[in-house]
Amino acid sequence: MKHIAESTVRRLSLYLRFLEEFEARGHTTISSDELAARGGTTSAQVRKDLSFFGSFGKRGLGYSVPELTGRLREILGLQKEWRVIIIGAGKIGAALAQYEGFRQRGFHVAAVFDSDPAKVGQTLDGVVVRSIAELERVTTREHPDIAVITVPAHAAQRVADQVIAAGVRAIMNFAPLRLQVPESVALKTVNMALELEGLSFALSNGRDAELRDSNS
Amino acid sequence: MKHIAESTVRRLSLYLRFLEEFEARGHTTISSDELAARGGTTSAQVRKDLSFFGSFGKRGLGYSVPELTGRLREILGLQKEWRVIIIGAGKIGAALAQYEGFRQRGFHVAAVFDSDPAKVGQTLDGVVVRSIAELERVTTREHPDIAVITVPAHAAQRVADQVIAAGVRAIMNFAPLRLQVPESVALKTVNMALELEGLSFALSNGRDAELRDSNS
DNA sequence: GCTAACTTGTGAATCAATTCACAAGACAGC
DNA sequence: GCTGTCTTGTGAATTGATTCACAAGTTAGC
Repeated sequence: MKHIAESTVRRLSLYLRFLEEFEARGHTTISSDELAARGGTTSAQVRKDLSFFGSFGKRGLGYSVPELTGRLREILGLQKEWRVIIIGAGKIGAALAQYEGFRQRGFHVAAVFDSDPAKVGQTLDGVVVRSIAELERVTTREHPDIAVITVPAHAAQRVADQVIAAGVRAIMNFAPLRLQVPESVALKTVNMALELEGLSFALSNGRDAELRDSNS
Repeated sequence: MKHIAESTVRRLSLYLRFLEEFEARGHTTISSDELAARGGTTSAQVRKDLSFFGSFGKRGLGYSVPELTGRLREILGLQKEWRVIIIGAGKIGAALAQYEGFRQRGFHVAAVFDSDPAKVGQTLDGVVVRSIAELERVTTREHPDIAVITVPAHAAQRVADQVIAAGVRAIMNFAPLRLQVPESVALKTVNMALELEGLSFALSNGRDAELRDSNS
């Protein structure tokens, strides 16, 4: 397969969300034009994005909503339920552990870890917080797919190394630093301060800054 | 000014963070090469990014760390303290209200609002949660710069309309939908589910997916 | 079956971002 | 002051992403 741009993958996720809306409303087919209008893009963009993975539409008619929904779930790997562990039960970790959006989309929070003895044993939305000392044992035994790292920056690299050693191949990092990971590990870093500074720049530089918001 | 790409602004934020590290370590000058190595990019990229805003270096020598730090703060609009309001004191709103990273970077959380009477009156890190009924009055009186929206999706557009009517010109949106805002309002949407689905795609599609993580 | 109205899928063209490559300036050593 | 070594700033070239534009299917109406 050709290399797929990250922007394309983001849009596929959006298309899937829109398709689910259309499906709920009982629509059975949809055109690239309708999908584009809903997502703030162009019909050519929609068709190009999909064309990387095959041709799913019928000329003159559009796309079958249930079929395209299924195809997108396949492409995005959302058919299986991914096991997620969260390391760091601070404010952000706790918020994520209870975030409904994850569950809805097939991401199951299998375990939460923290180094603070006061937090260990507490329950977050049905999941007990375990000691960080158990991280290696639990990870090796239950082979989670994705690790969400919400520990302070100084501890993040050590945690990343541990989960990678235990076989985790995808990391979502909330610590404000550049984690070093092997090429075979997928990494996404979310940095709130960076987003806010983008807004600060836009406010300071007026319409020259004009930021494109492609995440919704 | 020419239009500045969002990716450029993100990198400027990163450069600033790195410069602060170098400054703390007592370095007085730095080359585009060193900055690039720290940020996982190339020296040409660093110089090009800076060149949009002026020429701040000395040939043969590099950049003065304190000077470039100051220039970047100016460019990013971080000289003044921005007033931030958070609407929605749920898990994510509460986590953000207490996030140290914001304060450190000059973003002051001036008020938090929620519609749940049980939450109103509670204190989050020194800020009292107010009733959503007060949103318009407080916003009009204290003219905050940035509104962070962490309410459920069905309420987000209404909240956005309210804060825009009251003069807010930048919104950071955590609700999973595309807010409609006038061109003059800067908007950034953060969608956790979208990030996780990016990881899901990478896991399912192996190294073809190879995602570039430019946020750290 | 024929026509008209749609809509896809995709090469070609355009637009945008990154990287290359080098002239020009700055300093250190002598 | 001259030479050698660095490093910037920036047009030119390249690479990558988006948009255009149209041939090729598909359906509905008659």
